[in-house]
Amino acid sequence: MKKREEIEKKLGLNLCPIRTVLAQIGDKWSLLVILQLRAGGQRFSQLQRAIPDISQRMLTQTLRKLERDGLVSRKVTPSTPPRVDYAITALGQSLFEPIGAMAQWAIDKQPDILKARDQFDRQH
Amino acid sequence: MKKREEIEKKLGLNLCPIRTVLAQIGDKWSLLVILQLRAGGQRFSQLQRAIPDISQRMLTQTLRKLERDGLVSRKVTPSTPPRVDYAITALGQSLFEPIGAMAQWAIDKQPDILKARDQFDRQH
DNA sequence: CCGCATCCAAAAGGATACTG
DNA sequence: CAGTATCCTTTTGGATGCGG
Repeated sequence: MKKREEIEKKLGLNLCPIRTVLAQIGDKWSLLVILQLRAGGQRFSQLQRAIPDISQRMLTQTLRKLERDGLVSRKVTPSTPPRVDYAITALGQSLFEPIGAMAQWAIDKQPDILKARDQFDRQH
Repeated sequence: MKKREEIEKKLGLNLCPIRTVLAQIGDKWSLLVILQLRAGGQRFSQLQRAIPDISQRMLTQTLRKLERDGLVSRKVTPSTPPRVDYAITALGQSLFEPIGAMAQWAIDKQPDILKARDQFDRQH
């Protein structure tokens, strides 16, 4: 919420790094982009094709944010037409392990979650 | 996004369990509630006091979602005034490990991220 | 005490048109 | 090709009042 973030900014510290981080990669697209870049550096248009239902606007925005956080690098080749290549940085690489654990959990527990959901929905 | 979710619903499968899961715990409050419940089962009002800047509406909503997914249990004691106790289920417990890894990463890498951000902001 | 319903503001995100 | 700018819709969440 606003208040907490404002407090943090004023204090210059982070009351909850977990929240801060999950807020970054937990948004709609960051994770997908990172996982896509895991396959190797790629151009803007390649990413767009690889993630069909992302809008150009959101792809740009997401890449900027990841670049800002130092997770992704951006290399511009000013030719005509221009060419921009994105890649995962070392810092970004370090995310793969914890993300992998989360992903594995998601895959493993999905049946349980879906079952729980079904049961809950039938009772309500 | 809408289209993907609709497709998934029709197909009855999940094209991206990672997204689905992170969408759940990556929202504004779920993680905080889970971590708070880690300290032991608690009443609604206790949770509200423990997480001061959550609104009643959001706490209720978050708890419902977690209950629906089978991560949290809800026990009503119909006294006057009523009493409702929430606790983490076994399934919820299993989240602690991957969450812990993410949290550790967040804590470890936060300095790097903040440095990258600073540098980026100065250049733009 | 718990939580639902309503209303409203803010933020996120999609569609489209335009630029170097 | 790789964006930026604008407009508009959807989603999120806070505030408040009511009910069991």
